[in-house]
Amino acid sequence: MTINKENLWRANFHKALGNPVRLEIVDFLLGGEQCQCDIFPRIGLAQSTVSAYLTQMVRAGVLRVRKDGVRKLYRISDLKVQRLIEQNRNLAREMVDL
Amino acid sequence: MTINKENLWRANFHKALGNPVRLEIVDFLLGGEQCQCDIFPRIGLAQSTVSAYLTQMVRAGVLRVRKDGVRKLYRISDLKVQRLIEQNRNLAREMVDL
DNA sequence: TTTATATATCGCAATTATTCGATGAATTAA
DNA sequence: TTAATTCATCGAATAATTGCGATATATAAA
Repeated sequence: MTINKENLWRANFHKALGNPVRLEIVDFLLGGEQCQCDIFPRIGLAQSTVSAYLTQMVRAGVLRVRKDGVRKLYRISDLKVQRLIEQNRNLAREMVDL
Repeated sequence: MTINKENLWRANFHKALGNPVRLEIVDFLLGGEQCQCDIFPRIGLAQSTVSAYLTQMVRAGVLRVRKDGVRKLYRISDLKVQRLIEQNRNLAREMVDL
């Protein structure tokens, strides 16, 4: 069983997006950079939970952080990631019959 | 917390790809349609495990099956899915060892 | 019909994910 | 300095995932 470093990265990336709450966060960030303090009330889960999710997505390469005083601003890490997210979203729109 | 049907589909799709063994299977299928009997020895996990993984990926819209006698032939469900898989793989190539 | 092959499903144990509240640390405001 | 804000981390409870072997089912071959 060839479990190389690349496939671990890929799996981890998909795992980070494999949760509806984290997708909600990601969708919010498609609208632009936001601080954790604005993200977690919007999401409606505990601050500790959202904090851990954001950290996970940063480690997975989905998001990027920068500090701004006490706050931490999160955004989609880059354009390729954004495109991948949007393609998946479009796929879902096609597949789900409303 | 707005957990709509679309985001559940998206999460499920990513979840299906969020595992290095399942990515191994998917990579094998990028080379063309294969039956389960050829997939599971290549992967090196139990037949029951691979069977469940394949079913999961079909339900998630990643794969497609068709019957051929006793066998079941699996392939990547469509071109959009294939492109998404390849983009993620290219991303990993860039990100790993940098 | 009996046997062999291909796949599905069940129950189980081990690991990982989800989510919380409590608390800690850092920074800014009063 | 004290108080308030923002974020991280810990421990705990519950749920989900991972992977196996055993077994069931369906089809094909003998």
